[in-house]
Amino acid sequence: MPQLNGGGGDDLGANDELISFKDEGEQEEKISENVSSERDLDEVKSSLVNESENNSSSSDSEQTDWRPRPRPELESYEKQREYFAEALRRQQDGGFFKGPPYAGYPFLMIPDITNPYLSNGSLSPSTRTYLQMKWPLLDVPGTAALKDSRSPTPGCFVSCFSLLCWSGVFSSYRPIYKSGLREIYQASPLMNCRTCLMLVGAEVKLTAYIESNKVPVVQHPHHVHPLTPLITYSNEHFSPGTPPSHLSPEILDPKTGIPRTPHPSELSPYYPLSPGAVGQIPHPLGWLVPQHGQHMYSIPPGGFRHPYPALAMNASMSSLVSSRFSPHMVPHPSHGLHQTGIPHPAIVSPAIKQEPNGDNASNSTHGSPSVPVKKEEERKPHIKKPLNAFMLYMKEMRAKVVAECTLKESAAINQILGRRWHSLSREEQAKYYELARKERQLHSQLYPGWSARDNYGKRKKRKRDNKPDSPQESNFLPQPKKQCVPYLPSEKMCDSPTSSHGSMLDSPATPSAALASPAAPAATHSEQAQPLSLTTKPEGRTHHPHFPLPGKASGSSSNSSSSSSSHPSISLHSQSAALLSRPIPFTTLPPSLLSPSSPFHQAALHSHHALMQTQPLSLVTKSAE
DNA sequence: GCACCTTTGAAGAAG
DNA sequence: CTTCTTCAAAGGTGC
Repeated sequence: MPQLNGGGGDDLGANDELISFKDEGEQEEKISENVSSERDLDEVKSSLVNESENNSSSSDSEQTDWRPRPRPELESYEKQREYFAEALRRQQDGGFFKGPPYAGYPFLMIPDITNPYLSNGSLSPSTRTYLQMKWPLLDVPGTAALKDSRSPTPGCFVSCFSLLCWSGVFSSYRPIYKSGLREIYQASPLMNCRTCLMLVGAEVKLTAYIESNKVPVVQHPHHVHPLTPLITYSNEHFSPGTPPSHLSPEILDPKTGIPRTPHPSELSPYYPLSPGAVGQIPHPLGWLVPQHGQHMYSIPPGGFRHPYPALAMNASMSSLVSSRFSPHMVPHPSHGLHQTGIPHPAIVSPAIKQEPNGDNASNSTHGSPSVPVKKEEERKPHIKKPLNAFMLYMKEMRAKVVAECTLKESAAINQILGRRWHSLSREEQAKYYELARKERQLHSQLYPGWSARDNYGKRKKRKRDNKPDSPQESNFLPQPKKQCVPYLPSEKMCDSPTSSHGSMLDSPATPSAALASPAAPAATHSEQAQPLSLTTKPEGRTHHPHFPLPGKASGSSSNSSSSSSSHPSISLHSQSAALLSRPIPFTTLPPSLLSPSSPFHQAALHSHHALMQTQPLSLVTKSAE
């Protein structure tokens, strides 16, 4: 199951980035160790500094420009920017720097210079996005950028330092720049010259400016500090509750390419949050982010996999899976959080659920205390059950089925989905079982004390009023709880759009079809796919091959539990009941049993044939009763 | 507005 | 241990 384990592409840091890291580190070491290089560096520095100083006689005066003046900071910013731009232009050697003079932010203040970087030294995606957006000139290392000439070279440090000089930095800060540059290179060699330059320069400049002016915040003409967009992301000012769109994971507008705020549905498609709670989620995966920098869930060394969105691993979830952690996306204390402090999409506050539009609902905790009962309910958020494999599959495939079919009724769609589910190959099903298993694990980790029983009675009233008529009415005839009648019409309704292109939809998994399925031969697959569940399953038992049994679940013989549950009055053997109740039972049989030589296969085949013949009779409808 | 329908699977209770 | 019940998602339908 490459998608699940694979993680190759989901690494927190791209491999190429790591490679660059190593190379740059070595290069930098070489530079520091090479005396000649050092001498060259000094030469370059001196020449550039001189040039800088000569070139801009305002250097010294500019130094005084740092002092408060009516609007000195703006002018200073402009000058600094011009220096940066000019230096960059020269540095770019043409070609790369084609844009207009840089008009970005004079300062680039990153709260923690190591913060934007992941443990492996690579720049966090969000920071990447952020830098690219806020500082267009920054060549925030992308995968491609690392491979081109813009990547730091042995002379990069020199170039950076030169740039620093060019940028109008005062000589008094050169040591700081130099050391800072080295630090940055060591900490995050992925950054190229300009990135280092900006970071170091901005840091030093800002520090100097603040220190010299004793004015931590400069009022922008529009009452917005020029650094506001940057300060916003400082540790102090960053408000996790209202994450800037560009700090959100790399969800870019496909049209503009500008990072955008992810839609709630993108945040967590499987445990959708109520609208009121969306804003609390700092990251699509944010609720997974542990509080103290420790991953709540075991994140494979190669990367992170989101167990919930992971459902759509094969299709729609790739984007979500590709979303990566960002140091910015730290959990935050919020009233909507689970006791674990981790916002989980599975938590649905009753109030929110009932009043999706009422933002006051979520705020009622500090609102009028007139309803203590509701308050109490709010305190106990409704934790939904983890989705099982089929549910996961349904969520993913529903849209496709709906698109293919003219049907809109969910009941009919679900029938089709159920049929498709059975027609899935073992690998495909195993994938969902694995996801479901992980989801349960995750759920159990998130809510250790939660029990499925907790949700009992949450729903108004279970439809199943257990008809007063006794089972004897149906005599021996199985009385399926779920009527199969709509099943066939639904199929037919959906046949037209799908049969044209041979969709599985209209290819019921007849015994022959199922047996001929390429997935069938994978005799040991289910075992591999469900290691946990199958370890307790005796080989020869007549279970559903794909139905993993919960660790503690007995379930051994009631593999077709759902079937049996659907047929309370059926006293047949569970397997037989399954065969009788399920239109497509064979794909659910273990390969061993599917073997033509298997006695069970014969029996099952026989039963299925009987089912095929008697199915119309067995389709006990409600009306028939 | 709410329950129902419909699917499969998991979990828990009950026998 | 087996059987049964409930819930999870989803959205049209019917009352």
